[in-house]
Amino acid sequence: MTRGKDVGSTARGNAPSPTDGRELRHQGKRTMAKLMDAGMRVLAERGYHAARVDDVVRLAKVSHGTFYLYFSNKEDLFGSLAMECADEMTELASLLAPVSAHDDGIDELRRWLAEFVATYRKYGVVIRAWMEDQVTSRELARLGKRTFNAITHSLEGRLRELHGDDHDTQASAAAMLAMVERTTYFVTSRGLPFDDAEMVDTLAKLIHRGFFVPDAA
Amino acid sequence: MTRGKDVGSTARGNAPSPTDGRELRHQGKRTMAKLMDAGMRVLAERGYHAARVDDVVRLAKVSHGTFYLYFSNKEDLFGSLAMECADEMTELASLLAPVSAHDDGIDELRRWLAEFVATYRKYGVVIRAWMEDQVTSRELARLGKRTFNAITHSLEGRLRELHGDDHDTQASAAAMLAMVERTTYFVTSRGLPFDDAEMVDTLAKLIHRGFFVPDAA
Amino acid sequence: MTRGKDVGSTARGNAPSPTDGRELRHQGKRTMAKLMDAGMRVLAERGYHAARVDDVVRLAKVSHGTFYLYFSNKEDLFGSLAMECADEMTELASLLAPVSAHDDGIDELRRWLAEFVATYRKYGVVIRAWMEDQVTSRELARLGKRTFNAITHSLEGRLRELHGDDHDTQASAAAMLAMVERTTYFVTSRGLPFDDAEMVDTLAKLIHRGFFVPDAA
Amino acid sequence: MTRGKDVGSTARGNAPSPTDGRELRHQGKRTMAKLMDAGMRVLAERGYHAARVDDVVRLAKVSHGTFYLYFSNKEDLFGSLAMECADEMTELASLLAPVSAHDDGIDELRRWLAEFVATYRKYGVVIRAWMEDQVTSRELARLGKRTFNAITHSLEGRLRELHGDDHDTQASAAAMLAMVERTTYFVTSRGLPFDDAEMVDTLAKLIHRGFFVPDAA
DNA sequence: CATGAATGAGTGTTCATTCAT
DNA sequence: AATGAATGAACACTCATTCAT
Repeated sequence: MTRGKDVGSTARGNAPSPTDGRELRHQGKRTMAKLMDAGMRVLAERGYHAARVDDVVRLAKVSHGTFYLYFSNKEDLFGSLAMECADEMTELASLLAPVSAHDDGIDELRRWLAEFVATYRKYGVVIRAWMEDQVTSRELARLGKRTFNAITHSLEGRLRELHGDDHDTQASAAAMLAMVERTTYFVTSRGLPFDDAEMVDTLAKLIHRGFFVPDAA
Repeated sequence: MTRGKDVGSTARGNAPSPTDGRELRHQGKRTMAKLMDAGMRVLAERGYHAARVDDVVRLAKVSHGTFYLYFSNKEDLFGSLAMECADEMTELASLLAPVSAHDDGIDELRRWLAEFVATYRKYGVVIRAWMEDQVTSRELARLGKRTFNAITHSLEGRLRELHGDDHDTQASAAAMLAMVERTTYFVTSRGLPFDDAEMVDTLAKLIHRGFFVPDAA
Repeated sequence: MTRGKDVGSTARGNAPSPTDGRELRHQGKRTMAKLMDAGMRVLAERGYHAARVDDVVRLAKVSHGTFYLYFSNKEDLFGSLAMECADEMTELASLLAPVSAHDDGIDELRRWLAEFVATYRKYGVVIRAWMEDQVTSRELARLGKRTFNAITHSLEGRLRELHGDDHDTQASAAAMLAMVERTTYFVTSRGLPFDDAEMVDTLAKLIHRGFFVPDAA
Repeated sequence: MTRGKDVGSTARGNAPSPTDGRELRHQGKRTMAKLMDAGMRVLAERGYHAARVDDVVRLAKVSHGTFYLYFSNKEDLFGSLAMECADEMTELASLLAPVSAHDDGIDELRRWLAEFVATYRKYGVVIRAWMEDQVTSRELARLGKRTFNAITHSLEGRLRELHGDDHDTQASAAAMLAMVERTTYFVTSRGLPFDDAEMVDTLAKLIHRGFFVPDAA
């Protein structure tokens, strides 16, 4: 994925982005990337609301003024990060193959969850900001909703392949995503004593049994 | 539960609370209660970080000065709320009876989840602040961790009754709580098209099958 | 005239004024007056656009924070000054008695012009800001327009008493006001070598002859 | 008039102009002209204080760097515009022929006023900046004063031809100019419902009767 | 001759907290 | 016990000007 904002001022608040109408040269792109990296790090360290422009520019080693050469405001930066994230997450949604009720279904889940965790390690802060409704901007919230819908739909599809419509697939998918996201969050952010593999394995099994095995009846 | 801070300055930051060591008269208690109610409401409306002391005092119809007569600072107020919450949550933890692998296990889960949702409706903001690591204060975070451990331990106990130690009960309990909390959050906070009963029912079934039914194998 | 904002947030931009819903005590009123005085002085010294909140608070010897306890922003302060000014100016408009074509018409003009100059000495900066379209706020500009219309209408009335509608009374009134305002501005602000009396006298005569004497024809 | 700065750093602040002492080639002159045109337009649209270098360079389609290749700073640009304006205005001053007390005096006034209005349409912003003391630079203010003196002297001369020194010709001339300038400003800048011809006609008559007709006595 | 990039001092505004009455 | 008033550090954002290429 190319880093950078390839869209206009949509989905990032109303102030047009300073870079909207102009081409960036080498150095410009580098600075922009530095700022986005710094933004991600600051977001991770201090959280969405406590993130200060000052922290970002200090980390990126550019001046205050420079920041506003690339982003119209704080929200614009976070919006750009969110759009990167949305792209990867949406692609992730499409990567879940059908999950069989047999044990190889667990393998597929394991594979996908591993991808999810990797993405989460990269964009966790953004995902959290969405999951936790910390985003105030209309556009940004909308983008988050769209992104999550993509994943939920994908999960629903897999559920429906097995159960048809007799289960409440929508609620199940939501609950499944909730569990996956939070657990990932706990394991990646807090010092929970599981490693990624362990967590992925446990989750895969739980999900498989809870959601993808037909009722014993 | 008696409203009010019955403990010293532990678990609420370092500044001693203005009310530590003095008895409150009738009016004092009333004012304190007004402030805590207002605090809860503001927390719910604006979220942890956006909550302003100004909002609280305006809602409670007291002056800024009065606020600091009862709480040493903003965090102290939230700490007090957190302690109320911790009490109820800890009690909640003890309320989960053994969950059988048969269908009446679902009933017990349903009952307990209904309690959980009720508590969440009341203290959701505080619980979220814990779950989402919005709490900066050491003490407050510790309190949250203790509270969640209480619940997790309770869940682990029920799991162990069924599976012994062959499953990863700790990870399972964490995942279960994660799922329950987030789903409740989504349903109570966002406009998800499920009512409480529906959600509780779906969750109860999912949890039962996923966590409390022994492997078919 | 009582100093202070006796109206709601109309005519001063959209942010509601911090004092809108509360009664000010003695000290509060004093501070507000200090701020308005300082505002006037800063406006006079530096002009509308160059006026800094910092200058105002330094002159008023209050902190930055205090400023925003009384005015929602810079514009709000200037808006308050403008409303004071608008009141006095509108009253001034009503004070011009009929101007006869004989020499005693000059006396009436002289009297009124003296009042005008006095008001100008007090509110010149505000009046200038209006005359010179320095005001960006919709509401403030509207207020200015209304105020000037009051004066122009008054002048038109006097003209029409003499000439009926055969002259272009509207344009004449506008030209007359233009002349009076600018001349007053030059004399009060720059070091022109006329004193008030001299200027008033000359203006009265010029206006009388130019506008209030019927065509010799 | 040749566009360009034909003088040294006098009258434009102290920083020497980047183009002082070097000859401009064809392209250089073109860029400079583009900048001055843009400067004029920006000045007209946003006013003296709100005029941003950024607006100018964007309109002129050159880079920020280029701007400082031709002007030592913002003020230097405006200074250059002011000097163009001063030239035209000074010439305008010399164009007022004697004004007779008879009706053909009105014709001469009408002619001259039409010229004035034309000049104002072109350089109004600069003239306003002078009239309204928006100019902070010593030199620029001095230039304005000189320019206005030229016109005032011309007017005084015409007045003295008729009245000798018995009237206060100096104050009269100042008042006359004040009236003319402001009225022109109002008509050209605001949406007053007069066209140029109408205004010129009214002004000519007013001025003639007010200033150039001897006392009826 | 021209440009895109970078700078940093300056400015308006917010808000938790303290103070005098 | 309560209040209105005051504070000042912190923060987002602007813009004239300089610099490296």
